[in-house]
Amino acid sequence: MKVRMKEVAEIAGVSTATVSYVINKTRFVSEEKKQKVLQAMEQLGYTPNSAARSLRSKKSYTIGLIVPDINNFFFTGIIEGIEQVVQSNGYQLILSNSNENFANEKEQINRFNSQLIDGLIMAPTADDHSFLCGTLGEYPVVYIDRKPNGCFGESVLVNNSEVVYEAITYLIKAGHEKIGILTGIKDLTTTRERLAGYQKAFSDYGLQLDNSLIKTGDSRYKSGYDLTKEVLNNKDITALFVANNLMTIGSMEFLREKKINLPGELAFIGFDDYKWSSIIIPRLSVIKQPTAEMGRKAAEILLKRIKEEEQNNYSKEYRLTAKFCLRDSS
Amino acid sequence: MKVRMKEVAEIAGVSTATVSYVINKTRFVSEEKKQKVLQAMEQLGYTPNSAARSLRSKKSYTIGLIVPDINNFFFTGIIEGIEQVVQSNGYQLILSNSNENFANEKEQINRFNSQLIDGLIMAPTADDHSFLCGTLGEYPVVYIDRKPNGCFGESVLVNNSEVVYEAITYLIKAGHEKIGILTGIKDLTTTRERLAGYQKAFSDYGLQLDNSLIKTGDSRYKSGYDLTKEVLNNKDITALFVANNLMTIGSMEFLREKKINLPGELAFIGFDDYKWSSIIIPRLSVIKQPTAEMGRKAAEILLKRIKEEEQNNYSKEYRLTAKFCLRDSS
DNA sequence: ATCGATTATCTAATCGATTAAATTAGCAAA
DNA sequence: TTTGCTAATTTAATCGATTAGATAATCGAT
Repeated sequence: MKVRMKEVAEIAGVSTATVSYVINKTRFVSEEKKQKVLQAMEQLGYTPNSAARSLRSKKSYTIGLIVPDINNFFFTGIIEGIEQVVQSNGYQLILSNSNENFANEKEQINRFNSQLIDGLIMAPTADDHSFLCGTLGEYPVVYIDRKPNGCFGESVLVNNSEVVYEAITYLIKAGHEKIGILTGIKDLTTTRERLAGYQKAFSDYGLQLDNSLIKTGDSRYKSGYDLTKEVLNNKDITALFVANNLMTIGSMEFLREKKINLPGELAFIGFDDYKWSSIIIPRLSVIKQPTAEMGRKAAEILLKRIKEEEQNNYSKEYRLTAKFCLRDSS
Repeated sequence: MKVRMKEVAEIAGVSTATVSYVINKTRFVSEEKKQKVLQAMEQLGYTPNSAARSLRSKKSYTIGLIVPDINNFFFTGIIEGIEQVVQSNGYQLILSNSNENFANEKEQINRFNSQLIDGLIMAPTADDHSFLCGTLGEYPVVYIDRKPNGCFGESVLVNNSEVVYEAITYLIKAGHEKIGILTGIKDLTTTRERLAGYQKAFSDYGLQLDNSLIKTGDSRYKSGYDLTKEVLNNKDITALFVANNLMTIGSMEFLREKKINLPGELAFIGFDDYKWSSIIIPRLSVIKQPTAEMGRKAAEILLKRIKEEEQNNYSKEYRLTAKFCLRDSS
């Protein structure tokens, strides 16, 4: 790539400034010269050097994204939504996987701090993020799925406690009193909110909470399997709610192994939907989050803040609605 | 971010050149000055401006990735592998979704051509890619999953025809003669190779090919559903092989709806594995591709070429081995 | 003491765009 | 014709790093 703006300018018989104005539409250029410039660009196959451009203009037209698990269909749904919006606005997306690991996440943020991105979307890990409040004045940040602990900021979330309340209420009304719940990582806001929905349902319907029916996992497949075994071995529960997607699969694996009949022996509700959930027998009742929409929303908010340089919408929350999909397992 | 190398140099009492040498380890610097520089960087919280850096050095430490479907677990497995390698080598990953659409793909490549990336990994769409041969001298490219039509290049693939041959052979040996096959998008190399494996098995075992048992789809859920209906309605097949992952799910949906008993009424083998496949009843037999490994391999090859500026390994193919996982549906 | 070779550090040009400020051109009014 | 204004275009400084080549420092050999 050796064709620079200078060459284009020479061919078109104008200065580089004029070329720049044509490309960026930043000043009026006479139709005549504009055409010459466009033609010269075409002829030379010119594409602007983005490093030079962003060095000078302080804009990279790139946004960063940090998710805790690139291979989890909940997050890939979000990524898809983000990508749509980012793409169609002429921005690029830099993707990074924190693996739910705080150190990885911090390292990636440090990389981003080299004025590489114009904005950041992240689903923060469970750790304390108070360090962020100070550090990040450089670019706008939008949190997705979870709020960061110890730090303000705009976030795109779902109505976790309400939708879980609805699902648990359904179970209670169906006559269940001993309802187990398996949650994801302890200190995530999603976990707290979902648990709160569960607890509120119990309290609203005058049922006694039994803490031994509440099991905290680590958002991985295996802990879904293990905790299901644990909660079933020790307790005679009649319903089980799993508040995390991979754990839902792990849990199902155990139930399948033990040939436990759903919903006959156990009413089951899982978290997050995928085409698979409805080809399983019985079709799984789940809570379905609007993943692509979440991604789009987050990207739109971020781009708006980038463009308008609108600052300090501290702690504004956008709550999209997740839905309880009643199928055959409960 | 207003702290530049100049400030660091001043505080450390050296020139910017020395700071640069310390950061990049490009020349020997005395231990004494090196410490002063490191300390000054620490003190000021300096992070280098990557735009300036890549403008001057012509390296962005960024690689591009274009996949046809960001939300497909086969590709997210690949992405995960790529991300691991890229991350641990200090590179960034720019992600883009072509949606199996040639125009999108080209547009993204054009963006990349602004000397933004040091290399590219892509799973090309089915269209003719001969335009690439000329255009891309700028940065190395590695193809993944599929080879581009009409263009040379290094690629990381799996042993498609062999593994399909193995699966079909299994069915034949189990006594099946009327075996349906649903494939993904017609002109993909994966589709061609998988179909070739199917055909070779038929020919090796002296069976007559019946072209009406071969249905070509579009790699989407719905075409799996529709084609399954089609092939079952018109033909009395005893076994079905689906050569694409989303189509596998769609196909299963139809079979489930019609309450077709697997493997009793129909022996079934699908493509690509996910935790779900083994909690379905019956557990699904599938062909499992080493997705993360494919991603890692592609990234390693690409980084090697970037670093060594090793050119022109035209058309080298790396074939990783996919495995036929025999479970209960066949 | 002088010279030459080697090593450590610095000076300043450079990468390719953007953009403030200067300049030129064009036109209307006096 | 001259003057004043506006609109179109150009000149040249600038963004923040890298790096070739210049310079200074050190040391051993003669």
